[in-house]
Amino acid sequence: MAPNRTSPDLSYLLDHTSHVLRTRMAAALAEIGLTARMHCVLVHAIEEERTQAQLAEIGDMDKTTMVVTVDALDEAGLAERRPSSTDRRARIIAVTEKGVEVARQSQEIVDRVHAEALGSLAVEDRDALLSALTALATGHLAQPAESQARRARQRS
Amino acid sequence: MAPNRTSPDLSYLLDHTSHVLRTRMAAALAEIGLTARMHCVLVHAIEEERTQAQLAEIGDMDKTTMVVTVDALDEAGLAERRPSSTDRRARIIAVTEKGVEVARQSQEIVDRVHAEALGSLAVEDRDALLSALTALATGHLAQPAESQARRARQRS
DNA sequence: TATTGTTATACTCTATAACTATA
DNA sequence: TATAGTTATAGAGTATAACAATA
Repeated sequence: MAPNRTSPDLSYLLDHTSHVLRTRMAAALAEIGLTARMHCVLVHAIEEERTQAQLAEIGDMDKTTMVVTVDALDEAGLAERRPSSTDRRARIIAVTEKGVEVARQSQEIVDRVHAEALGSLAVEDRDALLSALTALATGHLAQPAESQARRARQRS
Repeated sequence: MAPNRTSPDLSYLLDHTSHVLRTRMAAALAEIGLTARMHCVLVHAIEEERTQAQLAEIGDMDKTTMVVTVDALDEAGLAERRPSSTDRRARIIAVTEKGVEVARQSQEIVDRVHAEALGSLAVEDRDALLSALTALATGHLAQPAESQARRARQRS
């Protein structure tokens, strides 16, 4: 939505900046053949042994979205599915050596894109932005509220 | 994407806060039967005589998306298509009396949702957030860069 | 009975293409 | 030749439903 003038248009500012940053990030990660989701799964799968369900929870993805993300990582030779030793239903996502190297590169890319954006701000604006956004994300805007969409889904 | 710890995760903060705010806004506007797009079109159509194409430009919508938005406003009795007096191809979007009243309400809702979010912040955080976001939105994050998506679309 | 992961499918949103009528 | 608006359609992205294996 375009800015309106009756109040500082927080919606426009957040939508626009997040959209542009996401587009930038997607383009930057695409240069090494990754999507943001693949990067996210790689990073968290490296941290410790995690199942698809756990990684889906962390990345706020549907389990079916997770399947295609892991498929992509597998086809690219960056990760593999291994049976869990404790639950024969579950698959541990094991990152390959190549996957670890690619994750290192992708994390550099992510950090660079963030740094470029934040670097365009005055130092004091930078800290203020991050602290204010963190306050919102952990406070008043932590949860999508009782969304119409979610209710509609539950109804059907 | 979930937060990662190697840098302040600007992507996560912007994506999360904008998504939650958009969901809140959609739910709040839905109570009077509007979408964010309908609100946007109403407000800018009231300001002055504008054609569908001009309103699409302002709201950053495709002209085909504009058609369904105007259809919805028309069916709700909030706006009408009128032939332009200067260009017989173009349609002026004329807001009805009821549309003006609904736009007043929807603007109140928009302002309230924004005020609730900003009101949860310390006063100094509030101003800093808006000024930093404005700086990003008009500066480094003004444009989606040369996006892969756009190029892909042009290719096909 | 519930859960993990998979497949197939449906749905939503939006863009593309093709068209009419004007310019 | 280009543009405004419309229609129909296709595409991306994601969620839902149903299933098999296991808990």
